Amino acid sequence: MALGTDYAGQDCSLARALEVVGERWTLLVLRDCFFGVRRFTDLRAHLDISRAVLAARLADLVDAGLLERREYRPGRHEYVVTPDALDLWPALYALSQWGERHRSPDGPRRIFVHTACGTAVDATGACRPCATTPRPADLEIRPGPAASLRRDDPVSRGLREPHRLLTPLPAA
Amino acid sequence: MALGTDYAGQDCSLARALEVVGERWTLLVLRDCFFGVRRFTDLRAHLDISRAVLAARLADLVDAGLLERREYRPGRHEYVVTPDALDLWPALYALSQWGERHRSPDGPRRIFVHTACGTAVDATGACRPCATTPRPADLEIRPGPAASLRRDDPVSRGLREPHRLLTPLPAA
DNA sequence: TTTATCCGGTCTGGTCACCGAACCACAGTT
DNA sequence: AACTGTGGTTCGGTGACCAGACCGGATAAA
Repeated sequence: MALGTDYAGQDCSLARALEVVGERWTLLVLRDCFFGVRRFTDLRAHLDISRAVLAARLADLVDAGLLERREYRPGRHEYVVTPDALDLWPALYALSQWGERHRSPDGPRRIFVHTACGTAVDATGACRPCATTPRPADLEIRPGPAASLRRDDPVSRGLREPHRLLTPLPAA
Repeated sequence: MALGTDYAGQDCSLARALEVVGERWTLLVLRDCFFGVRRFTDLRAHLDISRAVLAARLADLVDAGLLERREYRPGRHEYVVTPDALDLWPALYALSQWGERHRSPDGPRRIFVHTACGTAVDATGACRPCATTPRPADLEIRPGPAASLRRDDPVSRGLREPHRLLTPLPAA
Protein backbone atom coordinates (compact mmCIF):
# COMPACT_ATOMS: atom_id res chain seq x y z
CA MET A 1 0.00 0.00 0.00
CA ALA A 2 1.30 3.38 -0.95
CA LEU A 3 2.45 5.72 1.77
CA GLY A 4 -0.15 7.96 3.30
CA THR A 5 -3.00 5.69 2.33
CA ASP A 6 -3.33 3.62 5.47
CA TYR A 7 -5.36 4.26 8.57
CA ALA A 8 -3.04 2.64 11.07
CA GLY A 9 -4.84 3.75 14.20
CA GLN A 10 -8.26 2.59 13.12
CA ASP A 11 -9.49 -0.68 14.55
CA CYS A 12 -12.23 -1.08 12.10
CA SER A 13 -12.93 -3.21 9.11
CA LEU A 14 -14.17 -0.25 7.11
CA ALA A 15 -10.71 1.29 7.46
CA ARG A 16 -9.15 -2.02 6.40
CA ALA A 17 -11.34 -2.09 3.29
CA LEU A 18 -10.52 1.53 2.48
CA GLU A 19 -6.83 0.77 2.67
CA VAL A 20 -7.39 -1.57 -0.27
CA VAL A 21 -9.96 0.27 -2.37
CA GLY A 22 -10.05 3.77 -0.87
CA GLU A 23 -7.56 5.46 -3.12
CA ARG A 24 -8.54 7.69 -5.98
CA TRP A 25 -9.50 5.72 -9.13
CA THR A 26 -9.34 2.30 -7.49
CA LEU A 27 -13.08 1.66 -7.39
CA LEU A 28 -13.55 3.00 -10.90
CA VAL A 29 -10.88 0.63 -12.18
CA LEU A 30 -12.60 -2.26 -10.46
CA ARG A 31 -15.98 -1.26 -11.84
CA ASP A 32 -14.58 -1.29 -15.36
CA CYS A 33 -13.11 -4.73 -14.73
CA PHE A 34 -16.54 -5.97 -13.62
CA PHE A 35 -17.99 -4.55 -16.82
CA GLY A 36 -15.54 -6.52 -18.93
CA VAL A 37 -12.67 -4.14 -19.53
CA ARG A 38 -9.43 -6.05 -19.11
CA ARG A 39 -6.59 -4.29 -20.86
CA PHE A 40 -4.34 -1.43 -19.82
CA THR A 41 -5.02 0.57 -22.95
CA ASP A 42 -8.78 0.10 -22.73
CA LEU A 43 -8.86 1.17 -19.10
CA ARG A 44 -6.88 4.24 -20.02
CA ALA A 45 -9.13 5.08 -22.93
CA HIS A 46 -12.23 4.84 -20.78
CA LEU A 47 -11.02 6.39 -17.52
CA ASP A 48 -8.88 9.35 -18.62
CA ILE A 49 -6.35 8.39 -15.99
CA SER A 50 -2.62 8.98 -16.26
CA ARG A 51 -0.52 5.98 -17.27
CA ALA A 52 1.60 6.15 -14.13
CA VAL A 53 -1.38 6.18 -11.79
CA LEU A 54 -3.17 3.40 -13.66
CA ALA A 55 -0.04 1.23 -13.55
CA ALA A 56 0.28 1.87 -9.82
CA ARG A 57 -3.39 1.08 -9.11
CA LEU A 58 -3.31 -2.13 -11.12
CA ALA A 59 -0.14 -3.25 -9.31
CA ASP A 60 -1.76 -2.45 -5.95
CA LEU A 61 -4.90 -4.38 -6.88
CA VAL A 62 -2.85 -7.38 -8.00
CA ASP A 63 -0.87 -7.25 -4.74
CA ALA A 64 -4.11 -7.06 -2.77
CA GLY A 65 -5.41 -10.14 -4.56
CA LEU A 66 -8.31 -8.36 -6.25
CA LEU A 67 -7.01 -8.65 -9.80
CA GLU A 68 -5.02 -11.33 -11.56
CA ARG A 69 -2.51 -10.32 -14.24
CA ARG A 70 -2.43 -12.77 -17.14
CA GLU A 71 -0.34 -12.85 -20.28
CA TYR A 72 -2.84 -13.64 -23.01
CA ARG A 73 -0.22 -13.31 -25.74
CA PRO A 74 3.54 -12.73 -25.52
CA GLY A 75 4.04 -9.24 -24.14
CA ARG A 76 0.29 -8.57 -23.75
CA HIS A 77 -1.47 -8.69 -20.43
CA GLU A 78 -5.01 -8.62 -19.17
CA TYR A 79 -6.39 -8.05 -15.70
CA VAL A 80 -9.18 -10.28 -14.43
CA VAL A 81 -11.18 -9.91 -11.22
CA THR A 82 -10.59 -12.55 -8.54
CA PRO A 83 -13.16 -14.11 -6.20
CA ASP A 84 -12.12 -11.65 -3.47
CA ALA A 85 -13.00 -8.80 -5.81
CA LEU A 86 -16.36 -10.39 -6.64
CA ASP A 87 -17.30 -10.02 -2.98
CA LEU A 88 -16.86 -6.30 -3.42
CA TRP A 89 -19.74 -6.10 -5.91
CA PRO A 90 -22.42 -5.33 -3.30
CA ALA A 91 -20.42 -2.36 -2.03
CA LEU A 92 -19.72 -1.14 -5.54
CA TYR A 93 -23.37 -1.49 -6.48
CA ALA A 94 -24.61 0.21 -3.31
CA LEU A 95 -22.36 3.22 -3.83
CA SER A 96 -23.35 3.43 -7.44
CA GLN A 97 -27.04 3.29 -6.50
CA TRP A 98 -26.56 6.17 -4.10
CA GLY A 99 -25.08 8.13 -6.99
CA GLU A 100 -28.03 7.20 -9.23
CA ARG A 101 -30.49 8.27 -6.58
CA HIS A 102 -28.91 11.49 -5.37
CA ARG A 103 -26.67 12.69 -8.16
CA SER A 104 -28.40 11.56 -11.36
CA PRO A 105 -31.55 13.67 -11.73
CA ASP A 106 -32.71 12.13 -15.02
CA GLY A 107 -32.97 8.57 -13.83
CA PRO A 108 -30.63 5.58 -13.96
CA ARG A 109 -27.75 5.52 -16.41
CA ARG A 110 -27.34 1.78 -16.34
CA ILE A 111 -29.68 -1.06 -15.59
CA PHE A 112 -28.74 -4.51 -14.37
CA VAL A 113 -30.95 -7.37 -15.42
CA HIS A 114 -31.06 -10.82 -13.85
CA THR A 115 -30.35 -13.04 -16.85
CA ALA A 116 -32.25 -15.98 -15.35
CA CYS A 117 -35.59 -14.18 -15.38
CA GLY A 118 -35.09 -10.98 -17.36
CA THR A 119 -36.15 -8.49 -14.70
CA ALA A 120 -34.06 -5.59 -13.48
CA VAL A 121 -32.67 -5.83 -9.97
CA ASP A 122 -33.80 -3.26 -7.40
CA ALA A 123 -31.78 -0.66 -5.52
CA THR A 124 -30.51 -3.25 -3.06
CA GLY A 125 -29.33 -5.51 -5.89
CA ALA A 126 -32.08 -8.07 -5.35
CA CYS A 127 -34.27 -9.69 -8.00
CA ARG A 128 -37.74 -9.51 -6.48
CA PRO A 129 -39.54 -12.20 -8.52
CA CYS A 130 -36.75 -14.68 -7.78
CA ALA A 131 -36.30 -13.45 -4.19
CA THR A 132 -32.53 -13.73 -4.63
CA THR A 133 -29.59 -11.40 -4.97
CA PRO A 134 -27.89 -12.43 -8.22
CA ARG A 135 -24.13 -12.68 -8.38
CA PRO A 136 -22.35 -10.40 -10.87
CA ALA A 137 -21.93 -13.21 -13.40
CA ASP A 138 -25.72 -13.56 -13.56
CA LEU A 139 -26.34 -9.93 -14.40
CA GLU A 140 -26.58 -8.26 -17.76
CA ILE A 141 -25.78 -4.57 -18.01
CA ARG A 142 -27.87 -2.32 -20.27
CA PRO A 143 -27.95 1.42 -20.81
CA GLY A 144 -30.70 3.16 -18.80
CA PRO A 145 -32.87 6.17 -19.70
CA ALA A 146 -30.23 8.67 -18.56
CA ALA A 147 -27.37 6.91 -20.33
CA SER A 148 -25.14 9.43 -21.96
CA LEU A 149 -23.57 9.27 -25.37
CA ARG A 150 -20.99 11.84 -24.43
CA ARG A 151 -18.04 9.49 -24.64
CA ASP A 152 -17.44 8.02 -28.04
CA ASP A 153 -14.26 6.00 -27.70
CA PRO A 154 -14.48 2.32 -28.74
CA VAL A 155 -14.47 1.14 -25.13
CA SER A 156 -17.41 3.35 -24.17
CA ARG A 157 -19.28 2.14 -27.23
CA GLY A 158 -18.55 -1.45 -26.31
CA LEU A 159 -19.78 -0.86 -22.77
CA ARG A 160 -23.07 0.52 -24.09
CA GLU A 161 -23.86 -2.76 -25.78
CA PRO A 162 -25.90 -5.00 -23.47
CA HIS A 163 -23.65 -7.75 -22.17
CA ARG A 164 -23.07 -9.96 -19.16
CA LEU A 165 -20.82 -8.72 -16.41
CA LEU A 166 -17.30 -10.20 -16.28
CA THR A 167 -17.34 -11.24 -19.94
CA PRO A 168 -14.55 -9.51 -21.88
CA LEU A 169 -15.54 -6.82 -24.33
CA PRO A 170 -15.05 -7.70 -27.98
CA ALA A 171 -11.65 -6.43 -29.11
CA ALA A 172 -12.08 -3.00 -30.63
CA MET B 1 -15.27 19.85 -4.07
CA ALA B 2 -11.55 20.26 -3.69
CA LEU B 3 -9.41 20.41 -6.78
CA GLY B 4 -8.22 17.14 -8.18
CA THR B 5 -10.98 15.19 -6.54
CA ASP B 6 -13.50 15.09 -9.30
CA TYR B 7 -13.87 12.69 -12.20
CA ALA B 8 -15.13 15.12 -14.77
CA GLY B 9 -14.98 12.80 -17.75
CA GLN B 10 -16.82 9.93 -16.16
CA ASP B 11 -20.48 9.54 -17.07
CA CYS B 12 -21.24 7.25 -14.26
CA SER B 13 -23.07 7.46 -11.00
CA LEU B 14 -20.31 5.66 -9.17
CA ALA B 15 -17.97 8.50 -10.11
CA ARG B 16 -20.59 11.01 -8.96
CA ALA B 17 -20.82 9.24 -5.60
CA LEU B 18 -17.05 9.11 -5.25
CA GLU B 19 -16.81 12.83 -5.86
CA VAL B 20 -18.83 13.24 -2.67
CA VAL B 21 -17.47 10.50 -0.43
CA GLY B 22 -14.35 9.26 -2.22
CA GLU B 23 -11.78 11.39 -0.50
CA ARG B 24 -9.53 10.12 2.23
CA TRP B 25 -11.26 10.09 5.66
CA THR B 26 -14.72 11.03 4.34
CA LEU B 27 -16.33 7.62 4.80
CA LEU B 28 -14.70 7.14 8.19
CA VAL B 29 -16.07 10.48 9.33
CA LEU B 30 -19.53 9.47 8.16
CA ARG B 31 -19.29 6.10 9.87
CA ASP B 32 -18.47 7.80 13.16
CA CYS B 33 -21.45 10.09 12.69
CA PHE B 34 -23.70 7.05 12.15
CA PHE B 35 -22.30 5.60 15.36
CA GLY B 36 -23.27 8.69 17.33
CA VAL B 37 -20.15 10.84 17.30
CA ARG B 38 -21.16 14.43 16.65
CA ARG B 39 -18.50 16.81 17.85
CA PHE B 40 -15.33 18.07 16.21
CA THR B 41 -13.17 17.19 19.18
CA ASP B 42 -14.63 13.70 19.50
CA LEU B 43 -14.11 12.96 15.83
CA ARG B 44 -10.54 14.09 16.18
CA ALA B 45 -9.94 11.98 19.26
CA HIS B 46 -11.28 8.87 17.56
CA LEU B 47 -9.90 9.27 14.03
CA ASP B 48 -6.36 10.62 14.55
CA ILE B 49 -6.99 13.06 11.72
CA SER B 50 -5.39 16.47 11.41
CA ARG B 51 -7.52 19.42 12.46
CA ALA B 52 -7.25 21.10 9.08
CA VAL B 53 -8.33 18.02 7.14
CA LEU B 54 -11.21 17.24 9.50
CA ALA B 55 -12.48 20.82 9.21
CA ALA B 56 -12.26 20.57 5.41
CA ARG B 57 -14.07 17.22 5.29
CA LEU B 58 -16.86 18.39 7.57
CA ALA B 59 -17.34 21.53 5.49
CA ASP B 60 -17.44 19.43 2.30
CA LEU B 61 -19.99 17.06 3.82
CA VAL B 62 -22.18 19.95 4.95
CA ASP B 63 -21.95 21.48 1.46
CA ALA B 64 -22.89 18.15 -0.06
CA GLY B 65 -25.95 17.93 2.18
CA LEU B 66 -24.78 14.83 4.05
CA LEU B 67 -24.24 16.51 7.41
CA GLU B 68 -26.06 19.32 9.15
CA ARG B 69 -24.09 21.71 11.34
CA ARG B 70 -26.01 22.74 14.44
CA GLU B 71 -25.12 25.09 17.27
CA TYR B 72 -26.11 23.18 20.38
CA ARG B 73 -24.74 25.88 22.67
CA PRO B 74 -23.29 29.33 21.87
CA GLY B 75 -20.04 28.72 20.05
CA ARG B 76 -20.35 24.93 20.13
CA HIS B 77 -21.40 22.89 17.12
CA GLU B 78 -22.42 19.36 16.37
CA TYR B 79 -22.73 17.52 13.07
CA VAL B 80 -25.76 15.35 12.42
CA VAL B 81 -26.38 13.03 9.48
CA THR B 82 -29.08 14.07 7.02
CA PRO B 83 -31.56 11.80 5.20
CA ASP B 84 -29.28 11.83 2.14
CA ALA B 85 -26.49 10.42 4.27
CA LEU B 86 -28.80 7.75 5.68
CA ASP B 87 -29.17 6.38 2.17
CA LEU B 88 -25.44 5.81 2.18
CA TRP B 89 -25.69 3.26 4.97
CA PRO B 90 -25.99 0.21 2.67
CA ALA B 91 -22.79 1.18 0.87
CA LEU B 92 -20.98 1.85 4.12
CA TYR B 93 -22.15 -1.43 5.56
CA ALA B 94 -21.26 -3.42 2.44
CA LEU B 95 -17.73 -2.04 2.34
CA SER B 96 -17.33 -2.70 6.02
CA GLN B 97 -18.55 -6.28 5.59
CA TRP B 98 -15.98 -6.86 2.87
CA GLY B 99 -13.34 -5.73 5.33
CA GLU B 100 -14.70 -8.04 8.02
CA ARG B 101 -14.69 -10.95 5.64
CA HIS B 102 -11.36 -10.46 3.91
CA ARG B 103 -9.26 -8.39 6.25
CA SER B 104 -10.39 -9.39 9.75
CA PRO B 105 -9.15 -12.96 10.34
CA ASP B 106 -10.50 -13.31 13.89
CA GLY B 107 -14.13 -12.66 13.09
CA PRO B 108 -16.34 -9.60 13.22
CA ARG B 109 -15.31 -6.58 15.26
CA ARG B 110 -18.78 -5.13 15.49
CA ILE B 111 -22.22 -6.67 15.34
CA PHE B 112 -25.44 -4.92 14.37
CA VAL B 113 -28.61 -6.15 15.98
CA HIS B 114 -32.14 -5.45 14.78
CA THR B 115 -33.68 -3.86 17.85
CA ALA B 116 -37.19 -4.99 16.93
CA CYS B 117 -36.34 -8.70 17.22
CA GLY B 118 -32.89 -8.92 18.81
CA THR B 119 -31.15 -10.89 16.06
CA ALA B 120 -27.98 -9.81 14.29
CA VAL B 121 -28.30 -8.78 10.67
CA ASP B 122 -26.47 -10.82 8.02
CA ALA B 123 -23.72 -9.79 5.64
CA THR B 124 -26.20 -8.10 3.30
CA GLY B 125 -27.66 -6.07 6.17
CA ALA B 126 -30.91 -8.05 6.25
CA CYS B 127 -32.67 -9.40 9.33
CA ARG B 128 -33.61 -12.93 8.27
CA PRO B 129 -36.38 -13.70 10.77
CA CYS B 130 -38.13 -10.43 9.95
CA ALA B 131 -37.30 -10.68 6.22
CA THR B 132 -36.51 -6.97 6.18
CA THR B 133 -33.46 -4.77 5.90
CA PRO B 134 -33.60 -2.54 8.98
CA ARG B 135 -32.81 1.14 8.68
CA PRO B 136 -29.85 2.45 10.65
CA ALA B 137 -32.08 3.88 13.37
CA ASP B 138 -33.40 0.37 14.06
CA LEU B 139 -29.96 -1.13 14.61
CA GLU B 140 -27.99 -1.50 17.79
CA ILE B 141 -24.22 -1.73 17.58
CA ARG B 142 -22.34 -4.12 19.87
CA PRO B 143 -18.71 -5.19 20.02
CA GLY B 144 -18.03 -8.50 18.25
CA PRO B 145 -15.61 -11.33 19.11
CA ALA B 146 -12.68 -9.62 17.39
CA ALA B 147 -13.37 -6.22 18.93
CA SER B 148 -10.14 -4.62 20.00
CA LEU B 149 -9.46 -2.73 23.20
CA ARG B 150 -6.41 -1.10 21.69
CA ARG B 151 -7.86 2.39 21.70
CA ASP B 152 -8.66 3.74 25.11
CA ASP B 153 -9.79 7.29 24.54
CA PRO B 154 -13.23 8.23 25.96
CA VAL B 155 -14.83 8.20 22.51
CA SER B 156 -13.63 4.67 21.76
CA ARG B 157 -14.87 3.51 25.15
CA GLY B 158 -18.24 5.12 24.51
CA LEU B 159 -18.47 3.45 21.11
CA ARG B 160 -17.85 0.04 22.69
CA GLU B 161 -20.97 0.36 24.81
CA PRO B 162 -23.95 -1.18 23.02
CA HIS B 163 -26.16 1.60 21.70
CA ARG B 164 -28.50 2.47 18.90
CA LEU B 165 -27.09 4.00 15.73
CA LEU B 166 -27.57 7.77 15.31
CA THR B 167 -28.11 8.38 19.03
CA PRO B 168 -25.49 10.77 20.39
CA LEU B 169 -22.84 9.33 22.67
CA PRO B 170 -23.08 10.41 26.30
CA ALA B 171 -20.83 13.44 26.83
CA ALA B 172 -17.42 12.22 27.97
C1' DT C 1 -11.90 40.76 37.72
C1' DT C 2 -8.43 38.18 36.28
C1' DT C 3 -6.92 33.68 34.87
C1' DA C 4 -7.46 29.20 32.98
C1' DT C 5 -9.63 25.75 30.21
C1' DC C 6 -12.30 23.82 26.58
C1' DC C 7 -14.04 23.96 21.95
C1' DG C 8 -13.64 24.58 17.19
C1' DG C 9 -11.31 25.97 14.34
C1' DT C 10 -7.15 28.62 10.92
C1' DC C 11 -2.19 29.08 9.48
C1' DT C 12 2.40 27.29 8.14
C1' DG C 13 6.06 24.64 6.23
C1' DG C 14 7.31 20.19 4.67
C1' DT C 15 6.32 15.77 2.37
C1' DC C 16 4.04 12.80 -0.64
C1' DA C 17 0.60 11.52 -4.21
C1' DC C 18 -1.35 12.79 -8.57
C1' DC C 19 -0.96 15.04 -12.99
C1' DG C 20 0.34 15.44 -18.13
C1' DA C 21 3.94 14.73 -21.22
C1' DA C 22 7.87 12.52 -22.80
C1' DC C 23 10.36 8.52 -23.32
C1' DC C 24 11.12 3.49 -23.99
C1' DA C 25 11.22 -1.74 -24.86
C1' DC C 26 9.08 -5.47 -26.95
C1' DA C 27 6.10 -8.02 -30.51
C1' DG C 28 4.00 -8.27 -34.52
C1' DT C 29 2.96 -6.12 -39.25
C1' DT C 30 4.12 -4.12 -43.80
C1' DA D 1 13.95 -2.12 -42.17
C1' DA D 2 10.43 0.85 -40.77
C1' DC D 3 6.15 1.29 -38.45
C1' DT D 4 2.39 0.44 -35.13
C1' DG D 5 0.19 -1.07 -30.90
C1' DT D 6 0.80 -2.46 -26.14
C1' DG D 7 2.26 -1.77 -21.59
C1' DG D 8 4.58 0.40 -19.23
C1' DT D 9 8.69 3.97 -16.59
C1' DT D 10 10.66 8.58 -15.77
C1' DC D 11 10.36 13.52 -14.96
C1' DG D 12 9.13 18.08 -13.26
C1' DG D 13 5.21 20.66 -11.49
C1' DT D 14 1.05 21.21 -8.65
C1' DG D 15 -1.86 20.37 -5.07
C1' DA D 16 -3.54 17.50 -1.07
C1' DC D 17 -2.33 15.75 3.43
C1' DC D 18 0.36 15.95 7.63
C1' DA D 19 1.90 17.52 12.43
C1' DG D 20 2.29 21.29 15.12
C1' DA D 21 1.69 26.20 16.31
C1' DC D 22 -1.49 29.65 16.93
C1' DC D 23 -6.04 31.85 17.98
C1' DG D 24 -10.79 33.74 19.39
C1' DG D 25 -15.04 33.07 21.86
C1' DA D 26 -17.50 31.00 25.83
C1' DT D 27 -17.68 29.19 30.06
C1' DA D 28 -15.45 27.82 34.71
C1' DA D 29 -12.32 28.67 38.49
C1' DA D 30 -9.56 31.78 41.67
